[in-house]
Amino acid sequence: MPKISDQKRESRRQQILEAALACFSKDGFHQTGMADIVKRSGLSHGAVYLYFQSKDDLIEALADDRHRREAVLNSVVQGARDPLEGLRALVGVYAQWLTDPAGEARRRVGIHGWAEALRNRRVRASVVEGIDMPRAVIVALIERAQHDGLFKRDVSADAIARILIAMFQGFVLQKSWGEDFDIEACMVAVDGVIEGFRTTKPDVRRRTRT
Amino acid sequence: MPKISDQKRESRRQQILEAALACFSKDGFHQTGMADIVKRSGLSHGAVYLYFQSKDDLIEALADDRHRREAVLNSVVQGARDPLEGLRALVGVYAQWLTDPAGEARRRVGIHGWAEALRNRRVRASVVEGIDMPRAVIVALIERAQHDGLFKRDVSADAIARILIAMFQGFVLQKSWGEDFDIEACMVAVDGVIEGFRTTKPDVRRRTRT
Amino acid sequence: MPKISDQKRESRRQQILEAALACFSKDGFHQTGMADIVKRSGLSHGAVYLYFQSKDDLIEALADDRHRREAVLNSVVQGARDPLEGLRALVGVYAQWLTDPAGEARRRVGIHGWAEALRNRRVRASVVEGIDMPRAVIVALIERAQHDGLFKRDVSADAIARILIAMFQGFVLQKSWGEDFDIEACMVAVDGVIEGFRTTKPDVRRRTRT
Amino acid sequence: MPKISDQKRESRRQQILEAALACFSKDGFHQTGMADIVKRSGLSHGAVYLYFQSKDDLIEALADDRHRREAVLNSVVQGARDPLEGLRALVGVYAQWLTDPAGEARRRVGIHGWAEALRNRRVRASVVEGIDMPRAVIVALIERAQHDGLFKRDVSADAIARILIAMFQGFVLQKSWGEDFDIEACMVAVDGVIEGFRTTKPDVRRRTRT
DNA sequence: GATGAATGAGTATTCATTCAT
DNA sequence: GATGAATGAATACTCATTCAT
Repeated sequence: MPKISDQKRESRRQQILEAALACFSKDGFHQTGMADIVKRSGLSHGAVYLYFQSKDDLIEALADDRHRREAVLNSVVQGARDPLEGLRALVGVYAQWLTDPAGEARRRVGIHGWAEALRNRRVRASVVEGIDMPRAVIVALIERAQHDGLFKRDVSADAIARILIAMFQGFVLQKSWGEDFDIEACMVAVDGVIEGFRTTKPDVRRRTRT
Repeated sequence: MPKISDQKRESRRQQILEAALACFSKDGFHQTGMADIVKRSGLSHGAVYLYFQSKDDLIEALADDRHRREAVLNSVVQGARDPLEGLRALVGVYAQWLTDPAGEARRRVGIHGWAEALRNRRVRASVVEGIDMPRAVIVALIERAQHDGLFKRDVSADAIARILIAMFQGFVLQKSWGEDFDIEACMVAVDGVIEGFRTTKPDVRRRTRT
Repeated sequence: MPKISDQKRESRRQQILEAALACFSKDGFHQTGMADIVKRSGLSHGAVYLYFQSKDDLIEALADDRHRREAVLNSVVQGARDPLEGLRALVGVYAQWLTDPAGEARRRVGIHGWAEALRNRRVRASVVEGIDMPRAVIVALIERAQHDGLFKRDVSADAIARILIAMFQGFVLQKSWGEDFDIEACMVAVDGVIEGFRTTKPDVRRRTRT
Repeated sequence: MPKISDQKRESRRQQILEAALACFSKDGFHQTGMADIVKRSGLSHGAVYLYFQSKDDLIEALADDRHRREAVLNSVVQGARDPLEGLRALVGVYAQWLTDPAGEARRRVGIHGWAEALRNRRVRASVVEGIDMPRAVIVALIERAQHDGLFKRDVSADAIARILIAMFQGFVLQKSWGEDFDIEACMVAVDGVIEGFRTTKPDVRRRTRT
């Protein structure tokens, strides 16, 4: 029976998504024609529409894809022993995601998605969720850190979370445009920021715990 | 033929730019038709093309407009007595720009511009300059602060500048999508970040304060 | 390979024709997709093409089907004792066909077929034959009636036949569109029409016979 | 000012409608491409869409056009002295319309419209109105004739009206398909039909009643 | 200067048909 | 025999831009 196997089907789907990703990354959603995607995918017009209902569906599928991948990144905190370690792990993972050359197309499409989110409800929902997820994780970490006396209590955990996220968003932008964006240096600065939110007397606290 | 006065001419230009801003803010560059802009401007197709060569020209003009307005914001540092005061003034000005309800359209168009900058050289140049300008200002301030012993020296001034800019970029995004983005709290956190980069030696600080 | 039995084969064919009839009745030939027919038939695309070479083939098969069914209607005259009785039987049979709720789809498809006959030779041939057949029957009846002095001789038998057929065609149209088409009353009027073509003076007829 | 004159505008509109009529007459609504109409009209795609919102709009405009023309036909009854004269005038006018070689395209499109009326509400409304109008006219004439003792009273005026209309609908069909449709003869038969509905001799009637 | 009618290449999407399995 | 995934030409419609008036 010519009913294609689920594996084959999924593979075709990915083939199309990859083609779309490449095209969208290059030209943006609205300057990319379906013909571009079709050509790049190596399939036919009809085949693409067999897997995705419309161009918008394709855009939304990529948004969801991104969302799903980011969810994985956030899970890195699970293995952390203490809040600070978790925070650093999270920052590290995102830093790596930011640096990965293979992720460039995804980052660029992400930016187009940020713009698209202003118009497209579905995309916005996906993007906002993609922020709320790490935000919740960070807030939990910081609140625990504040409770443990590791972090200053005069700044809201939510604001810190938003700031950290904002920084990475800005990094994505600057890196995607710029030729000379020094991530290493910026990550040092990010560590500095986190450090800045810590309580200043380490010795006192350590003692407290012991 | 009655050659139009320069004043009238400039007024017409603004009229079109405002119409374009409103349309682009609502639908993005590529989902906005020239017909929308023409209708909103109250002029005719021909008239619009009398002032702008093409739709792209219009997009680029808005990018330049944005760039010009931001240049003004940066100049606030000029009046500052010391680096820290300058930095705070700058942050304050950008915070205000971020909060101004009248600027919402401009912020939204700005985001579309960030995406467009990935494709369009001219737009990218304008956007990058719009970052390099405040970056240079911030770097100058911080280097002076570091030299004066007010700021830690273990983080590069450029990285700090980029971080501050990135934060504001992220804020623009989060605010433009979000319904419950608490700017006040975030600005407190930003102050915290700046504070974190200052030198911690009590004696030094005490002296400065006194 | 298990060659399907002729019975099964014919049953499948009918299954497809019924699905096509339902779809065409609802949406017309050109607004109905093969996918609609496939779905409604419960078979697969391939299976449908195993029984019919193309969509046009399907349309033509339905036209022929209609033609065959109408041929049966016309045979009702065979059992008639005299021309007038035959004519009334024919009118009665067509009236019943017109009224039958189960035949609505067929009547609607018939109308689409009338339009299609303007373009499609095969369909036109089938439709025209579907007219010529009852026409020949009616002409025969009327000529006999005229010869027997039962019908006026000043109107050509062929014209009367065409008129009667035309009336039923119009009825199909009006009934298929209309909400308040009173067939009973119209059939009374049809009887009146036939009555109007009969010779009125009994003595005249007697003379003819003698 | 390049705002086109109403006359020019109407002329363009007609130009397109004529092209559409010719194309639809040849191939039917759904087998005619906009490209065909565009080419035949001698205008551009954009121009056609400047005058008609969509292909459906074009179809509906033609339906309305037909409706309007038929309304004119019906008005011949106005000048009639007595009901019978009116009826004959009406039949004559429709017979002429049926015969006119220049009207062939319109008749063919009319048939396509009858099929389309099964699906398209707007078209159906136009078609039904196109029937109800002459029907009302005929009913009025016949009721007056019946009241004046010129027509038999045993058949409903509405049924007679429907029969007459049905006959012409059938004629349009038969003529549009057929090569040897003798209209002259049929019109004689139509006269016969009308004659059949007349009271034969005033005295006879009285007797019948008694 | 100003208008808006006209252009026509470009767009996303559909669908009758085929054929590898 | 039967399946349904795949094809790709065809479709209706749009829109940035021009230019006769």
